[in-house]
Amino acid sequence: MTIDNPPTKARTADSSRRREIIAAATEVFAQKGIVAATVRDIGGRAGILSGSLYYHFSSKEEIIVEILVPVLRSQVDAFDAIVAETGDPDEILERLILSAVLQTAANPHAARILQNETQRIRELALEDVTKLQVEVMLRWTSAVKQGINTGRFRADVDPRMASVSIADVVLGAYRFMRPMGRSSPAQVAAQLTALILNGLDTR
Amino acid sequence: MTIDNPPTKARTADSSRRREIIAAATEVFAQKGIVAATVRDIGGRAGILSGSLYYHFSSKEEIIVEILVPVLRSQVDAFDAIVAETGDPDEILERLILSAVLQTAANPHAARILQNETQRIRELALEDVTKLQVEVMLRWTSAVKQGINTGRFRADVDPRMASVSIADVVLGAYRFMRPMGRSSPAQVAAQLTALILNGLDTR
Amino acid sequence: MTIDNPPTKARTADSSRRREIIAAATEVFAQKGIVAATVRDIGGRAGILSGSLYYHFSSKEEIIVEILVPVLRSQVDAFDAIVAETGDPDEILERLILSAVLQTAANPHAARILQNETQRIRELALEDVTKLQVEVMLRWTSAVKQGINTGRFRADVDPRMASVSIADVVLGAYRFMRPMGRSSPAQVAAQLTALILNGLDTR
Amino acid sequence: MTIDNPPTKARTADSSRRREIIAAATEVFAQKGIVAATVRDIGGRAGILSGSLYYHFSSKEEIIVEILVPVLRSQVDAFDAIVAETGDPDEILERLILSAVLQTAANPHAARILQNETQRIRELALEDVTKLQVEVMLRWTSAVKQGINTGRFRADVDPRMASVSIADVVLGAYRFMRPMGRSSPAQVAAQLTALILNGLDTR
DNA sequence: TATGAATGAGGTTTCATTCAT
DNA sequence: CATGAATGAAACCTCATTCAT
Repeated sequence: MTIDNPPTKARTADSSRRREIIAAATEVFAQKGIVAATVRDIGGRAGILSGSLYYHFSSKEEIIVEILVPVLRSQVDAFDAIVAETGDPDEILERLILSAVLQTAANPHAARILQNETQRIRELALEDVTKLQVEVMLRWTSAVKQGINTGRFRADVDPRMASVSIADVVLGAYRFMRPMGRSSPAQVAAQLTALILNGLDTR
Repeated sequence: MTIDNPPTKARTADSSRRREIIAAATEVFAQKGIVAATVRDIGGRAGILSGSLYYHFSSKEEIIVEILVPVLRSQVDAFDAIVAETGDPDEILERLILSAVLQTAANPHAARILQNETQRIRELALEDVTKLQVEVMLRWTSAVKQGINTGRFRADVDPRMASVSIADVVLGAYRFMRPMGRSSPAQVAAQLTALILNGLDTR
Repeated sequence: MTIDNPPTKARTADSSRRREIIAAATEVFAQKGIVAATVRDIGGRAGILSGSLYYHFSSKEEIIVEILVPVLRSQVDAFDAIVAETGDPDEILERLILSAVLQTAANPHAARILQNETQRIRELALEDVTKLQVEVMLRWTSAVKQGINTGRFRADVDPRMASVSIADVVLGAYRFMRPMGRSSPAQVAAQLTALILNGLDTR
Repeated sequence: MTIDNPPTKARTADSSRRREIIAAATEVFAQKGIVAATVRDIGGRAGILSGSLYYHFSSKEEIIVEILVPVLRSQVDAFDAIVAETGDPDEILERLILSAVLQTAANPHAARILQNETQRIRELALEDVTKLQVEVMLRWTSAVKQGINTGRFRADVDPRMASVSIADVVLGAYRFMRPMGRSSPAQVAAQLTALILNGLDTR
């Protein structure tokens, strides 16, 4: 039961402390999941008491949104740029995959959150995030459909199934890269591309 | 107040009430995630008060284990049977995929739990479950490796990456089947198999 | 951040435990005010841990509403009955005052809450309560206006001012009755009535 | 980092900044109540950050005291002056009421605080304030008693009840004056006086 | 003088679990 | 077997207060 005060002043939306906290929270959410991760955990990793987080953010949810929205937004932008300047469906898909894998490499914790917490994100009604996830998915689907339409991709596969599967696999790529895995992002992207375009079988 | 109490918790390991609760809990865990799902939610869906669950189970964790272990165990068994009676790597993979998809179809909620909650399962140290997940993974990996060794699958892909990706994609298949999706399990399995073995490109 | 569960089951809206808690909370709210009174205070007085309150009520607010609504509702009903069966304005006012004072005597803590916490009630947007407070006030006002219209009450006083003042004074009557004060409810009511109708001056 | 710091808190007891803060706090306390009003609210209204308040005041309580003590002190003084120079009980009461109403008009927010927060003031053990409230009450009571003793006021009314009721009604007068209400302070005072001395009934 | 950041205590609420009936 | 009630730990969040700059 609270008497409504004006929302915690939205601090200079981008102070360095804010960024440090975001970084700490990203790790914690990736490791524990966004439900199980507590604000104490986050504070602990950020070297701050949990209550102090609320000087910088107005809620745990806001932290989550702040983590995921930029990642997704930049992915959408990168995808759009690629599609705009590329013609060949194979090449588009190859470049989308590379772009996504590079982002995953740049922020593996965020990738892990996105892979594991989609359900919770929907439940929590983090609409900004959900909307951007849809945008990303739309771009995968449209790339697949374009390939099918031009005859470059097989017509006998459900485009939704193909694109969802591709998105899944790419989002899980963080598991194969250094330091956790053994390959560089470019190598991982190349392998995934080969797998997706050509399959496991030798010709 | 009698002196001679019958031994408490005479619950047979497999009463029908127990099975009803398992079924209810499976749905709830799939929808809310195992952290966010409360024992009240489970009791509610099972038509029982939450406290009464503890007559049948000793903890929320036990319910989770009881849901997942049989599913994973039967998958391992099915995989082993397939590998034992099949020679050709393509055929092995095809049959593994079909088997997994059929199980997913039989218990889509469990599939959803396995897809979304792996992280939590590890945190909760549900070792029986984790061990079986590893067993499943081992079988995917060994199928892939065998294909590579026999020259049937491409040697230039990291077997771990390929098998993890395959497992991911197959586990997500519940999303494409009726009632949520449009295809039958066999159709979904066929499509996934084609995708995995031959890729998106037309030849 | 909470994932939405169905609201705490509205327990048998009137269990005896519920009534005990209501009684405890009424005292606590009266003594400390509804903001300063904590659910721990309430639990303490009810001989229960604060968390256990939430088995019976879904929030602190619900407790407040449950305390005040019946009191106000019964006052409104009593007022309506009096107005329905009485003609003379003096007698109406006399009987309204008596009725209100008797209720105040029956539940002095609730009266104290109503006297001191009107502001908070409005802030907390306890609309059921606010609405009933308005209803009560309307009845005081209409009694005063009726007296003025019939020429029995002085026409030179602002009816709003008069009725608000009367309501204030009557609501504060709990302070003059036993055990805190020295008089019986009927005596207090009689004195207040005399004061209100005839004033302090001797004739 | 100099060695010779000037003595901390050189704040003059009555800087203009201090007065501005007092004014802001008065409004906030009146609107939200002294428990629900936060130092952030006060800082916000004063155009300052909450932490900065502590340069001017040592605590939230000190602000409250600073608001109420002058108001009460000046009321006591005004009452004493009136009593000293007036003989007739009717006239004394009339002038006390007028004086109180004028003060209420001059600082309606403070009046509102005094009306609504007496309880909290007692809990917070703001003794300076409580003591002055008693002083004010004593003067109402003594005026009433004097009227009774001289036969000017009715002997059949409990003087405590009468004086408490009068004080209540007068303290609530801020609600009837402009801008919230429609009348001037003098008009309100006259009406209240008439009501208190002569009652509602026509003669 | 004021700011920005932090503290730490304490508030409401949730929830797995227990247990007498 | 099930209920109803309670426990107690822990969750998110608020806020008066402090203090280096």
